[in-house]
Amino acid sequence: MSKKRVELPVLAAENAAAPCCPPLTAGELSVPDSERMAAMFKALADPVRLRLFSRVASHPGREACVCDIADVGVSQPTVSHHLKKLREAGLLTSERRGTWVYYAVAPSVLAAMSAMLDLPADR
Amino acid sequence: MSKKRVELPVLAAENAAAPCCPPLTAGELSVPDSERMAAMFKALADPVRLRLFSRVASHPGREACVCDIADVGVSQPTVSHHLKKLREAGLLTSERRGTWVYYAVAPSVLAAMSAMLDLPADR
DNA sequence: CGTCTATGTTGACAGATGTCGATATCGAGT
DNA sequence: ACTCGATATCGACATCTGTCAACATAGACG
Repeated sequence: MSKKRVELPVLAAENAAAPCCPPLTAGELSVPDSERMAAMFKALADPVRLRLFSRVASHPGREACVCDIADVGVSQPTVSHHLKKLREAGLLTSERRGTWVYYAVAPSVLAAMSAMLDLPADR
Repeated sequence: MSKKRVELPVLAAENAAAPCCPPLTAGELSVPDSERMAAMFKALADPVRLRLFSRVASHPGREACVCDIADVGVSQPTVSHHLKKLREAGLLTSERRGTWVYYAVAPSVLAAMSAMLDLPADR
């Protein structure tokens, strides 16, 4: 029996990949599912992006001004580029407030990731 | 803007990337942690590898013969290449038994990934 | 030994990705 | 309107990555 998963009201990033994540160990992934999940993993598959994401995720309210997290050892255009990737992947959202831009962890991301792991019974 | 970096009791680090994963939302990742985690995500950041991994993970005993999972739509060398990547990333182990080679999910991987998510209280 | 089957390795190539400098945009004050 | 600080976009570049065909290796079995 195939997957009859109820699609959560996952964020709809512009064109990207957040709606996903059947348990990794539950059965063979379909091609579309594997592509969506791979897109999410790809967004996290860079040390700089991972540090940017963790900085946002560990800020109060799970949101942070770019100015507070941009010091990661690469140039400002590169930071902007990585944040854009995270946003396009549906992991972060961005909002402008006056002079500054705030990035926040997209609400359903953590739930989606934990659903993906859904550890089976034998352990 | 100094950052207190409380190094959590990280799992014993080998050479590969599997032993890792402080909670993503608990605080800023250190550079080494971010590199280890990025290596793990990178291994999963490909649809073909994700399908190979899920096929192994969903087999009985979380192990499978290459011959049982190789039908993913790419050539045999490409399958071998992807399995090598997953092994080098510490996600799978391989063992030869006579004619066939069996890949299995590395024991600590699922625990490490769930530790990484460790959802905080405020949801 | 020779051959068959299963899997890994090599070499080559197109395309994707991370990075930067230069430049553009967008608000806030002056 | 002008300037300034904060982010985003653009263009260019070197490197990394996924893919395949061809070849190599390793057991099994005669």
